[in-house]
Amino acid sequence: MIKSTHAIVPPTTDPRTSQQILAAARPVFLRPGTAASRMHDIAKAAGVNQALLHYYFRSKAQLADAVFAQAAAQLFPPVVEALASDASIEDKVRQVVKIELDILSQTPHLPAYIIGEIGQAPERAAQFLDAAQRLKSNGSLNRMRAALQSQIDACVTDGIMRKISAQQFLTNLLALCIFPFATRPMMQAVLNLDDRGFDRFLKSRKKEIPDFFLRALRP
Amino acid sequence: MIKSTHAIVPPTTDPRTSQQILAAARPVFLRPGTAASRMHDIAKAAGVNQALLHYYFRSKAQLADAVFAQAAAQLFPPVVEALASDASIEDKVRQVVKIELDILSQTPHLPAYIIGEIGQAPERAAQFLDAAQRLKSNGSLNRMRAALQSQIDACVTDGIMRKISAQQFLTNLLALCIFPFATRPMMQAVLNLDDRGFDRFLKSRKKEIPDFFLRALRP
DNA sequence: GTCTATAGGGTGATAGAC
DNA sequence: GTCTATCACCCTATAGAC
Repeated sequence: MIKSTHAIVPPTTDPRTSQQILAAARPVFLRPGTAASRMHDIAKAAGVNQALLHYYFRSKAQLADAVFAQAAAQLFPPVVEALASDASIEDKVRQVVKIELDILSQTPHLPAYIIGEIGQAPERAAQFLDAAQRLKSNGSLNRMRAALQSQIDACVTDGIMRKISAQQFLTNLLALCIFPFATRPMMQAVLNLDDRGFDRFLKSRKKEIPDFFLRALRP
Repeated sequence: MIKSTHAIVPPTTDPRTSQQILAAARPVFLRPGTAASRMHDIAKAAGVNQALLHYYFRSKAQLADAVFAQAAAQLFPPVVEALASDASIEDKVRQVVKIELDILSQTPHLPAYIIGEIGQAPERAAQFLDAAQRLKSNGSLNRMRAALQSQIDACVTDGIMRKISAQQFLTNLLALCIFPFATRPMMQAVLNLDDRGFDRFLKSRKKEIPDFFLRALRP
């Protein structure tokens, strides 16, 4: 029996073909979003027939789910892992920024895609949890957050940090990393930067975000 | 001759009907996005016939453009105006946060919609500029940014602020305000908050964001 | 200006040969 | 397992009566 990333449907499947389809579907779905994407284009990109898509993934919706799950799994688990380590707050911040900006540089359309899809179908947010929880078998997201809060509180007691909830901490950190990618065309227009200029701008944030964020944490 | 918010197409039109259609189209387009929305649903919501939609707006694409332009005009111009005033940096930050969070509380789906639409059609980013530029007849976005940079530089010289570019300043400020709304279902899952809990969380950011942001600006 | 009715085109999905 | 051919539906858009 073949175990694959998506729901097991057909009697016999070639896992390589399954991956080939999934890999081809990703960039097609990611640019215009699921609703505006066509099965025809995915089949063409995968170099197979449209009927084969339905043989491996029963419907467009299920194929879209598989793509989304894969995208979601890419964005967060590394961050959760970094935050769950026993490094100092400062090191964690620097690590998360580096990890997130590296991922996003390679797949810049990911945030807009995820936000767009979730906006249409909020149920999908649950898939994020699945992805985040799965990585570290026993390290739940809630436990990570609780540990982070304890670490923050200890720093507050030591007088080296202002009081802040782990929730605000996480939201602010992710916002600073992800927002410019999610809103690139918009911010590029607002800031009046061309493509190269915005690339430089994004690169400069590797230093800017930790500087900014860590300053905000001072007491 | 009747001047309306959208391109003038038909020989004779009733501006009230036009507005009625536009108002009905807004919530329909905003939830599932343009591609997944159906003209049928808009006609039903507007209480008119589907053919009338094409009489007033030639195509679905043009109706979608009108909705998007209206949404874009709502999000940014007030912020630009606040930033272009002669208030202190601190006051500007507090004003922008208040304005933005008030707008977003009333129309929480706006960011995800705009990000999703722009992700599909980056050309639309230009409509943002139109919306932002139009508000203050002669106050261009570039001029506002230049003035803000001067104001920041003066504070740096006075030793009351760290050095930061106006571009990083604007990006960070907007990110902190908009990101939690854009990613609500996702962040709600990550932070393990129910609807009421997340509403409280968002409300708490009215104080949290200025505190956080202004601390980060200290030298 | 607003309606009913329908054309025209495309999309997801299936049947069945190989 | 993978293909070709095709169905059945839905959606946008238009024609034409009133």
